[in-house]
Amino acid sequence: MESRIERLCVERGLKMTGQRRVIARVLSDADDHPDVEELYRRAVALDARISIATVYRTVRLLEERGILERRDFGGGRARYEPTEHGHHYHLIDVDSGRVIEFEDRSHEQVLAAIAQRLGFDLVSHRLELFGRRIAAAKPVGAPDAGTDAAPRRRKDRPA
Amino acid sequence: MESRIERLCVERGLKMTGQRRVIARVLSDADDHPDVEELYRRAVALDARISIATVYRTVRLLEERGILERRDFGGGRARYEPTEHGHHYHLIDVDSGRVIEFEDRSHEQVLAAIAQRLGFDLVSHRLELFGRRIAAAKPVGAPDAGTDAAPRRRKDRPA
DNA sequence: TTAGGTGCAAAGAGTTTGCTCGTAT
DNA sequence: ATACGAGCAAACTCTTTGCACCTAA
Repeated sequence: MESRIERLCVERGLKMTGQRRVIARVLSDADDHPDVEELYRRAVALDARISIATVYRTVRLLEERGILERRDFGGGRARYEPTEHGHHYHLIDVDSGRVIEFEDRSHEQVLAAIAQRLGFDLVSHRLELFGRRIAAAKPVGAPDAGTDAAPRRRKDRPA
Repeated sequence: MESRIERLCVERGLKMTGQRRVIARVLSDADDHPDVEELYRRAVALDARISIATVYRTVRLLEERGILERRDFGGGRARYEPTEHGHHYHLIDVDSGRVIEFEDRSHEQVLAAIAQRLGFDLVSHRLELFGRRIAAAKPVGAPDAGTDAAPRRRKDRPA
């Protein structure tokens, strides 16, 4: 059946190849923030006839078409998520790399005001929290959000 | 004369080579957020016997020693600034790459509270504004902050 | 039919590293 | 004297691209 992302692609008149359909499905099913390698791994599991170059080309295309958003949480690899399932921010678990999303409407205006004061129109902004899970307390409203793990490699240094 | 950064190096027992002295001077004199290539360019101008590998090794060392802080403003290149001339945030001019610093004490507690609510202790955070200069108004309190220009290259895409 | 997508391998950009030689302490 | 730093080039990681071939519309 047609995935959500595939539908968006069709709406925007993109040619739907087998590879794109698979990548669209993977993206639609993801509830985390996979990087290209991870997307590639999941896509290949569904259909081996996909190269990583195609994944790179596809995420770039979808980003240009406003279907995907690229994130940079440090560590050198770009990560992707579907556009706009609500404006939200990210809290990155520094121990596991897991990403928790949260909302905070109040920030927007405050930041725009700050920019204004400095003589700028706010075009966009980046707000990320890095935190460590509190041992005792069970988090509320943040059900374990998928397998976002970013297996720290040698080169990795905190952003 | 001994630069501020050099003094910090000596205090921490680092062996002071000619190259390190030059790099320390460049860093002490910088009031912007240079990337490694820019540091290299400035260092070579003072003393040609410096290789870019040494600049990389030195900034990494100084970062580990807490003397420098690495910044990632998107665009793939890490940028550096001396640690703690006060807690501050950055506003990046999307047209020129120029970086304006600003303070905002009020954020800290708000963000810590948000993390707490999600079950996390706030370890660190990242807040960056991307803006476009307002044509009419002259900015207040942000005297043209150095030559921070990041000459956008082909590969660059907004963070 | 044909504009555009794909795979592969090579190229790039930024950064790190092995090795040999040099030097601060 | 010697432990540590420097220069150079090669290696690495992530991402893009040239080219010959393939396929959706």
